Amino acid sequence: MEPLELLECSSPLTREPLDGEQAAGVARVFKALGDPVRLRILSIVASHQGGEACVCDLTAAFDLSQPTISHHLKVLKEVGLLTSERRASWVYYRIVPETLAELSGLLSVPVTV
Amino acid sequence: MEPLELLECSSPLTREPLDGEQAAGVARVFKALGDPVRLRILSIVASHQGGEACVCDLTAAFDLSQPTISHHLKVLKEVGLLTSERRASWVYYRIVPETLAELSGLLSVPVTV
DNA sequence: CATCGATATCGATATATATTGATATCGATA
DNA sequence: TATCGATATCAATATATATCGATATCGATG
Repeated sequence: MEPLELLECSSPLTREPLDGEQAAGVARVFKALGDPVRLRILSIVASHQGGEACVCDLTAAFDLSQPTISHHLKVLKEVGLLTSERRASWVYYRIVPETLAELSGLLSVPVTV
Repeated sequence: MEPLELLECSSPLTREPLDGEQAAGVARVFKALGDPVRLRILSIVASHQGGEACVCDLTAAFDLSQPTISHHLKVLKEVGLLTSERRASWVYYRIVPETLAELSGLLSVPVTV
């Protein structure tokens, strides 16, 4: 299943009903955001210096096992919220601002109809 | 558990790490958005004439049982994404634009740091 | 090439959730 | 008040998911 691309031409949620396919694509991303650990991972990565954080930074920030953090990173990457790059022994994660921006736009409320 | 209020003073996700409590509050709302049926319900309600729709409008729009729609409406209401009002035999649902706006703001990406 | 540290994958489990049929509630009305 | 239509709640079930220990992979380094 592709990362995203489903939001490309999405209009704000309030303009017209989403069809089933659009809704399924968007829901995947929101579902990924619907976990407190993943939200914290995103905010840690985004606010980390250089806009990136390695897995070791993240495992250190939680009282959770390394496989659990790895699982959440995979979920966030699969829906297009994070990208990763390996450098030497470490893997660095970055947010994908376009995905956040698309979701933000989808939720933005028109000045009232 | 209260509807929301947890997002009141949230800064964009990218500014500083969310603490556990903030993340839990926000995650509840995103989790509610993480289902295609609920996203479609929201978009139908929001784009319906007058900005509201009754349950009968919604059950008619899905190939799902009435209890299932009622369940999803309850979830959306519990996290502060919908409000309801009973008029005669019908219950009308409306979106809570403030909640959408708060989420939108949380996901909005600064012009790059 | 053997080893070590960092990260990902696997298998198992406990919990959460989406869905439904049956039933309760609630307002309107005869 | 008996009944009817609209909606909510309940109980049960099937599926999904968060978590972890064990293990595999992968790059660096001796």
